[in-house]
Amino acid sequence: MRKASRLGKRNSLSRDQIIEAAISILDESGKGGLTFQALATRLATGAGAIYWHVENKDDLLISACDVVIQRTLHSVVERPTPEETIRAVGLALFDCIDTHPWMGTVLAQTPGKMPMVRILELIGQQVRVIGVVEEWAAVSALLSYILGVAGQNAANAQFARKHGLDRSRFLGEVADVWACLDATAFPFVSSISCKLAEHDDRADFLAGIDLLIRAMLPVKR
Amino acid sequence: MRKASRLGKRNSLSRDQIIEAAISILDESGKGGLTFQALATRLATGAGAIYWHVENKDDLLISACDVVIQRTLHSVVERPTPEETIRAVGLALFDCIDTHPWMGTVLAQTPGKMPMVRILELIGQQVRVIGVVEEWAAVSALLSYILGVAGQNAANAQFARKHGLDRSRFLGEVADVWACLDATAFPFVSSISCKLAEHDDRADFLAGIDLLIRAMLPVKR
DNA sequence: ACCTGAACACCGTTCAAGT
DNA sequence: ACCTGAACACCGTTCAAGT
Repeated sequence: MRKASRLGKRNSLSRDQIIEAAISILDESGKGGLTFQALATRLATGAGAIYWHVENKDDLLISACDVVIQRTLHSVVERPTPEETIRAVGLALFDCIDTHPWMGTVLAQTPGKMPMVRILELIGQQVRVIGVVEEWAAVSALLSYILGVAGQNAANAQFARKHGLDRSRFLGEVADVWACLDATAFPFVSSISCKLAEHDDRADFLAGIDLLIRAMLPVKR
Repeated sequence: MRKASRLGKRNSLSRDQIIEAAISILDESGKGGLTFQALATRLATGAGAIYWHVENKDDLLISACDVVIQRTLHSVVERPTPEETIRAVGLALFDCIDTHPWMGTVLAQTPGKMPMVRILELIGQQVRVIGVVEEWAAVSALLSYILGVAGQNAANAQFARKHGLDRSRFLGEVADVWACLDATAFPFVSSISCKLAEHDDRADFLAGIDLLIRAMLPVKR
């Protein structure tokens, strides 16, 4: 009943199709929702078929992550100064992981793999343009910071989803717990618990990036 | 055959015993090695018994993490200046996660829970002593950076273990892959691939901490 | 070359039954 | 109150058999 066109193989499974379907499922139902069974059902095929195009689940996750990272980084336009470009890259990544929380875990757990290499490359190029003396220290600090924030944010989102809360309700619950801590043992945390709900993760993130950029520039003035 | 002493319940299972056994298993065989079955065998009991003392696996992981974090932070002695104390806390955490790689994942994925609160508290207190203007920005940047680096390092260690490599062999393999990248598309990454094997994660980490601390201090001189 | 789908090994969690 | 261990649901991966 099937017609396989000569060069298109239009009806058969392709690696790209699989990855695209995986991204959809991950976006819809998180990392826990991506199952070979669910994927097979969506692709109208058997679970085993996927293994012909993909090595295993790790391979699939990394590839899905890489596709999204490529698109995200590609959308960042170069700014007048390298500092501003770094900010733009950071913000793009922040927003990207905010809308695809599953990427936080994947990115943080696949050291040296392509998605991370792309980020490293872009930041490294900009830092090199600035001409920082301790180049590697600056680049690795920026990368770690970005991945750290992204991971935290993703964890928040995933936890909130798991328990059926939205972001502000979730922060509210954390603030409540923190407010109940012993103020003698935890003076700092209990003092900021009330400010937790109203703070802006995105602004905080940018402030951190600026802190790091400022620190690596030669002392001005 | 068993004697249960009146107040000790010496022979019965306790939550602390379970957590301690879990830490041992995690240290020996990583996150993948911690199974309710393995845990039950080590404790000479049934898998179901553990659920009487522990809510679920997440609860167990967080508690295990918290115990180790508590010990680690407790071992840090206060230094003459808050800057030095922050460095000491950072280093202690770095070394801690280096020897207990499983903690990287747990810490990064349990936002607002006790282990993170303890770290936040300690850093927050020191930053408050310094009297930084943008207090929260500084604290959250430090925390994210520390968790980010720790997570990366843990991921390295876990990946290396999974594939039966030691650290330097693992870095060597990553360097090889990076060196094969197209130098036109990835000029930065391929240029640093040769330096990858010889760099010192711990020193890089400290450099990043110093960068952040320097940035939050008022401009000197 | 590529797909099917049953089978396997494994794992977190539950629960009726015990003490 | 606390433990036992079989049972359940689920999931990644494999593989003999198909086309």
